[in-house]
Formats: sequence, C-alpha cells, structure tokens
Amino acid sequence: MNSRSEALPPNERTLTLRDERKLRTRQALLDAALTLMGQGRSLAGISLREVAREAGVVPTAFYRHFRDMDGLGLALVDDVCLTLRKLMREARVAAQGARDVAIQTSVQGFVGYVLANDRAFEFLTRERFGGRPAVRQAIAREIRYFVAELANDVRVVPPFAAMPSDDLEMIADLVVHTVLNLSADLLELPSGQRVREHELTARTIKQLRLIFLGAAQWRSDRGAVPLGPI
Amino acid sequence: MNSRSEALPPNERTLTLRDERKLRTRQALLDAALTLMGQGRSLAGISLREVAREAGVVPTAFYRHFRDMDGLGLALVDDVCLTLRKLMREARVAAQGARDVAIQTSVQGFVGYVLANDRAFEFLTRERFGGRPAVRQAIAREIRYFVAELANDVRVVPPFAAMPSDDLEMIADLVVHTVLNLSADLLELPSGQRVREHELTARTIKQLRLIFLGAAQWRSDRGAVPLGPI
DNA sequence: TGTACATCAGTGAACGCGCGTTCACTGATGTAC
DNA sequence: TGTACATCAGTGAACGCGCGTTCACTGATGTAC
Repeated sequence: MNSRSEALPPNERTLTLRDERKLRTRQALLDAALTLMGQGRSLAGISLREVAREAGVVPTAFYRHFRDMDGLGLALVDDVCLTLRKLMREARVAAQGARDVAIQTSVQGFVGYVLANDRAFEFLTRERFGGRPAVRQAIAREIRYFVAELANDVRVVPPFAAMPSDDLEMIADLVVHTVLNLSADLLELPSGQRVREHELTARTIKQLRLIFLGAAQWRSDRGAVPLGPI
Repeated sequence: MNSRSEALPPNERTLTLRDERKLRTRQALLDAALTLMGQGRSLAGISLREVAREAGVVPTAFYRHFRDMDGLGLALVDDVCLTLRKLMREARVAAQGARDVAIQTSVQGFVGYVLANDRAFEFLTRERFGGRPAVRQAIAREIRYFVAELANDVRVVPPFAAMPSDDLEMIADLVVHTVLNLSADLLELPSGQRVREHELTARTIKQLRLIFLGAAQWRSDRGAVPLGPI
C-alpha cells in the first residue's frame, strides 16, 4: 500500500493516480456521448470516433474503457440510473420528513428534476425503445425496479394497504409510465416553452389524480366496470 | 387519355403502367426498410444502400423515390398510419353495430392487431422517441390525432358527456398511452411467449378499468384528492 | 392506327470520406526489492 | 529511501470497407401527331 492510499477516504483507498485518471477519461467518454446525443441523435447515429473526438482522446483509447459502442451504452444506463436512484432516494427521505406530499408537489418536483437532468432523461427516453436490444433491456430493468420501489413505498398508505401485490404493481406501473410520459413530452419541447410546460404538467397531475381516484374505488375481484361502449 | 385508364377504377384512372411500377418499387423500398428494422435495429442504423439492396434495386434508384433516409422515414409514418387508421375506422364501425364493447374485448382485439401488424408497430414504437426529429414529430402528430378521435368517440357515453373537452382529452391521452405501453411491451417479448402476453394484457385491462373507475368519479373542479403521502 | 420523339425509372461506374479495428509504440505511473 | 523493472492509458499510422452521392447512360413506356 502506498502513502497516497492511506490519506484517501475508504472507497478511494485502493485507487492509484493512474486509476483516477482512467476513470476521468471514462467519464469524459460517457459525457461526450451524452453531449453528442443532444439535438435528437440516438446512440445508433453516433460513431466511436466521434465520441473519442468529443472526449479529446484518440479513437483507439476508447477500447481501454469499452468493448464497443454497445458497451458504452450499457455503462451509460448504469451511470445515469445510479445518479437518478441516488436522487430519488434523497427525495424519498425528504418526503418522509414532511408526511403528506401532494401529487402536485411531487410532479412539480419531478419536472424540475427532469429539466435539470435533461441529458440523462433524453438518453433514457431515446434509447428506451429505439436503442439496441441490450441497452433497451437494461433500461427496462431499471424501470421495473422503479415500479417495484414505488409499489413498496405506497404499500403503507391506507387505500393500498389491503391490496394484493399484483394490483399494487399494476397501479405503480400506471403511475410510473404516466410520469415517464410527461418527461418524454417535456423533453420534446423547444427549451423555454414555459406555457406548454405548465399545460403538460397540469395534465399529468390530473391524470394521476384520476388514477388515485380509481385506485380508491378499486376492488381486485370486481369484474367488468359499469361502463358501456369503449 | 389512353385506353388503360378508362378501364380502371376512378382512383387509378390516371395511373400509367410506368406509374404503377414506380409505386411498386416505392413500396418495395418501404417494405425493405421495415424488414431491416426487425431484430431491434432503428432507422438510424440502416443505410440507404442496405434498403436498396433489400428491395432488389440499385442504390441510385432510391433517389427516384425519396430525398434521403429521412424522407423514407416520413413516408413510412404516413404509409403505416394510413393503414392503421383505416383498420381503426373499420373497428369503430363494427363496434357501433354491437353497442357495449367491453374493455376486455377491445384490448384483446388490439393485442391481436398489434401482433398481426408487428412490423408496423415495431417501427412506430422504435422511432417514436428514438427517431430523427422530423419522424418523431410525424408520429407524435398521429398519436395526437388518435387521442382526439378517441375523445370524440367517447363524448357520447354517459360519464363523459358532461365533461369539459380538456378533461376528456386528458383521459383519452391516458387511455391511448396505456394501450401504447402494452403494445411496446408485447413487441419486446420473444415471439410465442403466450403466458407473459396474457399477463401483460390482463394488466392493461385492469389499468383501463381503473382509469374508467376514476373517470366515473372525476370532477374537474375538484382540487386535491383525499389521499395522503405520494 | 402507326410513327417519331420525349420522358424517366432504373443502371453501373466512380468519387472521396469517415468508419471500426489492428498494431507496435511511448512514457508516465506503480511495484518489488 | 532509492533503484530497476513492470504495467498500461493513451498515441499515431495504417488497413480495408461500406457509405452517400454524382454522373452519363439505356431502354421501356408514354404522348403527340
């Protein structure tokens, strides 16, 4: 063990100067890819050489970090989702302090969050369906994870407490996808369209209210709903 | 006017043999693109030359039909959505005969429809967020059209009759996106996963029931929903 | 109707370019003694 | 601690390849008379 290691915090204890620099280059490559994906390009439309160029590194250096662009894509999913999860956890902790977080507050918080992390969300939105299979699957897994987590969080709240897990997941899925839908719509807006941004947010808030209204009435054993056509 | 034209049905009256062949090549190019997009590739990952090759035509012939791959993408949206709209209209007419189409029946019909037209839906799903801006916008427009149409269809039914247009559109949007979500999930399944297919369908049916349950309770002027956290 | 000319969908050669990947390398950093 | 060797992140030249696009062309089809 060298003297550097001992002075560093625990999780960096084994990181040499070389390791740190390598990680920095790796991050530069990930950042470069995110940057290039701005203006509506997908990972499939970006070349390895472009990424290297944007990161200020020679193309062959790329291979020290990723097997190919697919590898970078998967790393990007991990990287981006790790950040998101961390921030989500913080939000959850904050929410526990102030019991009774309204739908409106949560959604508005989410909107700010999406806009502040637009590159990350743009990447996830773009590659969620349009990406290569491995990347798509990785994103799908993350979304399933979020759904399960929401289902768990909500289990303690009155109308959901008595529900079978199936139904809880079904509702969590609906909520998560409604919110993801908002995020996709927001990212499609030319930046600074505040009015439209507000309309979209208001619509999602209404949709979530309607969903919770339905959830309060929900009985899993009930068959057809008392509704005619459609 | 030549003799051919006079023997043809009205909408083909002005089509010469040359025109017909040109249309056939054009269709071959569109089909080729759809075929190549199978197995998880997006339009951005397919070259003009590949499309021409698959269509059995020399690369330069491509330019007789489309300005570039973006042009082909837009044509593909039109082509695919025209077919979908036509079939939707038929479904609607059929539904008017048998008043009282249950959610379950509609969703099951939709599932069959998606699986029967998987290439079209795969294209729309893949390019909806992942495609180039022009293509994305074209697809977004089509979805907005579907939402508006559903809102209109549903306007005559009791719980929706008295609703302001805003709320009606908000609900139609939620329904359409929930159904699109099912379609995306179905397409992600390796073909022939009947059990999982059933589970996904059942989940969507529940989600729609929950939405209609909420819609039946919905009052647009109502503020916060009587729900605590989340 | 038959003929002579015009149109134009599809051809095939050619181009310059950026791509992904290989390879042997360099020199700063790390390690063993 | 100082030295001598090992490691390895990043370099730079080189490769063959498929790409998009241009151009002049051909010959079947269409049109005017």
